[in-house]
Amino acid sequence: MKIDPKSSADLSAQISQSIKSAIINGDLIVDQRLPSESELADHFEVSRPTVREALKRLAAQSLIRTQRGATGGAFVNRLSFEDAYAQQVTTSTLLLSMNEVSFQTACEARYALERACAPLSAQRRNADQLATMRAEIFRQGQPELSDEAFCASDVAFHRALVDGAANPVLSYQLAGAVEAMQPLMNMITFSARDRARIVALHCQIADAIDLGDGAAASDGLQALEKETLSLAQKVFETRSTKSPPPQAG
Amino acid sequence: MKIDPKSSADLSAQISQSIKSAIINGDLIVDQRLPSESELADHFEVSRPTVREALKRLAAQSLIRTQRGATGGAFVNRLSFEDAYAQQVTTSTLLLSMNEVSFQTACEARYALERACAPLSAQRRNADQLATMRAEIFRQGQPELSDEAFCASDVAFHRALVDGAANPVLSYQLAGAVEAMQPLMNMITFSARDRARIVALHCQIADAIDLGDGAAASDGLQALEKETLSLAQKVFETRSTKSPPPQAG
DNA sequence: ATGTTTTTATTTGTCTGACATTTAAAAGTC
DNA sequence: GACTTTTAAATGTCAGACAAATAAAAACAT
Repeated sequence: MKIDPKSSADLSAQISQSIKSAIINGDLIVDQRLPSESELADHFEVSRPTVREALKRLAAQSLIRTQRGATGGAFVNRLSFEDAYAQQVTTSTLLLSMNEVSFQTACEARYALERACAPLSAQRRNADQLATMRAEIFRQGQPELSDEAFCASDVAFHRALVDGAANPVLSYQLAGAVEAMQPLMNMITFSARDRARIVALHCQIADAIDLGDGAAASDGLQALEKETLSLAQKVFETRSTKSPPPQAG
Repeated sequence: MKIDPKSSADLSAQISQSIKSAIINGDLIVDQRLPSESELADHFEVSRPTVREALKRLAAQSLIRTQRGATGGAFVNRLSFEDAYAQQVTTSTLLLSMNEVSFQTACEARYALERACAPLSAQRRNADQLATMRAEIFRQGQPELSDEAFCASDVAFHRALVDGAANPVLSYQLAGAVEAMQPLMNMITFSARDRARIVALHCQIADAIDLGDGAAASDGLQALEKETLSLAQKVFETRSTKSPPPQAG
């Protein structure tokens, strides 16, 4: 584990990269303790604050955890699905909000991926998952529900659909696609009629899952994508002719 | 932007979280300059090193970039697809290597997601994409190719397939699923006959894309998944009866 | 001998103050 | 006006110190 003294990059960046590589290629294994900050400082021939900056970079990526005290130190962290999931949602959300991705592009990606889950989800459906889907559908039928809460329930419904595939890798990969759309959806105003159509499609999908019919669930998702797109188009047309660019909140 | 003095968490973690939230909910916009380190230190009532640790945490997530000099400082960074892509590959790779995910689970997720791209990719196919796919197929036919290079070419082939969907969000979401499998694939030894079967399926898929037949491409992927799984199963059976647990490298 | 308390050593967390380096703008010079 | 020099502001780095947490070791009491 060494750093290049001629490199122009920050020392802390070089050090964190060096340790990161060691973790990735297995030189440092899960729960292994790194040398203390002072030892690292000696090893890399830098000061302790510089080492600390490097370690904080790694901590920000959940690659290490630190513990104070006599037997404390920095330990290689087992990256959990939970941590990765949260990172994925944040990254995807920022990616969409910072890069002028069209609603259509994001929507297409999301539904393409969800349809990929449908057959597995239908095949492995379980009572919990179906109960969640039904509960969210019921919630979505309540007329007093705010648009924002309606969107949140929509996300919960789709998450249940995805998690039903009982494949944690799949759930993780889809986390971003499903949740990052929420801010975009929040820009839409759902009329009672809009909601009714969406709820009907949700029912159709839940029924298909219930019957173990993946193809039918996939068809339902396709219809839902079309519905969502047309709703969004209506909103953006109105916005572009009547008012300044959309502002979230 | 404030922090809780009663919290037990690290000050630098609190500060980075506070700034991160400000970025996510739009209080800080892309390319906006943050206050200088000294000003932030005054604002949060901490020392400059603590502020710096917080900023390094953000830099590690590509949320800010820093610039030295008179008009320098920390700026909110536009998260690029490229950056997000790299993050996604690293995270997915570590997730698989640290969590005893079965080959089958990872494989299932990967091919399910790839099949989701097939129809779009077939519909929007272009000369570049097809040329890449054909070139990788040719490379895979060279007998002197090492197993590792064969796997790398395999990844390149699949990336071309995914990128053919011409949806950057989709490409980003699939980056992890496709590339994180490579270390797992590298544990497999491909006989000449194995390679021939895989190349044949790659041809079948490329032809289907060429013809704009998404369903056929999807079928090809399904066959390839089955082939890959049976290969892997063969390897793991041999390993478990004849030798100690697999060790990469 | 055993259980409890105290001490001690180690490690991370934080602060202060300083200097080096980079960079763009301002001031000076021809 | 064009070029050079100076200056100021910002990040990057360092050194040394103290605070706080924590577990092990030592001391003590029973």
